[in-house]
Amino acid sequence: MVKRAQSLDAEDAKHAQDLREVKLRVYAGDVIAMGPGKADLLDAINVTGSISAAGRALGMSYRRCWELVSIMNAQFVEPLVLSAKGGSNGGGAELSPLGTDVLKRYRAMERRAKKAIAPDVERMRSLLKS
Amino acid sequence: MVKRAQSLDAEDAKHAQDLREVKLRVYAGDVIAMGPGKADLLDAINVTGSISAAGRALGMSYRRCWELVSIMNAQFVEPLVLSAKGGSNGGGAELSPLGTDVLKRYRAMERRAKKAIAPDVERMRSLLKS
DNA sequence: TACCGATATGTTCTAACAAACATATCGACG
DNA sequence: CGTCGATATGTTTGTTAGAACATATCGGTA
Repeated sequence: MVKRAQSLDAEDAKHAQDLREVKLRVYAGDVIAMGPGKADLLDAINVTGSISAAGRALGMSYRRCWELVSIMNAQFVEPLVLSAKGGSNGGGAELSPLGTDVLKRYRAMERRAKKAIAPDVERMRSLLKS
Repeated sequence: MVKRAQSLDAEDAKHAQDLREVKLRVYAGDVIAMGPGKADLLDAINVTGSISAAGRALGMSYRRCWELVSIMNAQFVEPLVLSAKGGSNGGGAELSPLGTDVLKRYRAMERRAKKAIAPDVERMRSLLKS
């Protein structure tokens, strides 16, 4: 395990666990560059210091987590996740500077978008049954 | 066919066909109340005056379109799509007042969200390869 | 009243996706 | 130098979303 980090800030942690009424996906062409799933994974890796532990925390298979990390690392100009194998506790993973930057920026985007359409969301939900 | 309508306004039509770099989904609990797919379907029904014609226009099976319409009509306090079977040309479908309202509101939400995070999107895309 | 085109719905097939299982590999540490 | 825990992949299985096919139904109109 490389390092142990806390969640980026309290608001992010709160945001990640409350039920999202709006989801935002940023596309690069026709593939998702960043979405709620990948952001949560980055968050979990940042907190746990391990891809496999992040997978357990999110109830996602290690395989799936690793694939997502691999995709993200390949998409961006630099890897978002730095991983190490071997060592006293087998290895570990942590966010690169770019990784923390992208995660923080995505969370900020979520907040801004949510804020911008809050009245509309309220109104639309009032038009729904039950 | 009940009625023939133009797209709600020019900006909506333009918006629907350009490649979206951001997608927005509004959730009611854990089901999608409104997202890009349903909005485009409402738009196509509004333009074509028919569920099946909308399906052809979107390259989607009639079955799928009908299911989506059925789900939306059940979710909202009133149906978004009014449909008629039989008649001189077999039937047709059109948006209810609530349907046009929901569609317009969703498009407005898309615009507002997009605007609110435009600088972030720009920045994030600059961090992507190719 | 028979026809036509669209709604309305059931059934079956297929491809995409994720889960599950299985290993090989690595390297600090005891 | 063998053990351990996590990374890194391959393979198989299962689930599910959607396509594809099939039909029944409706009601103006010719």
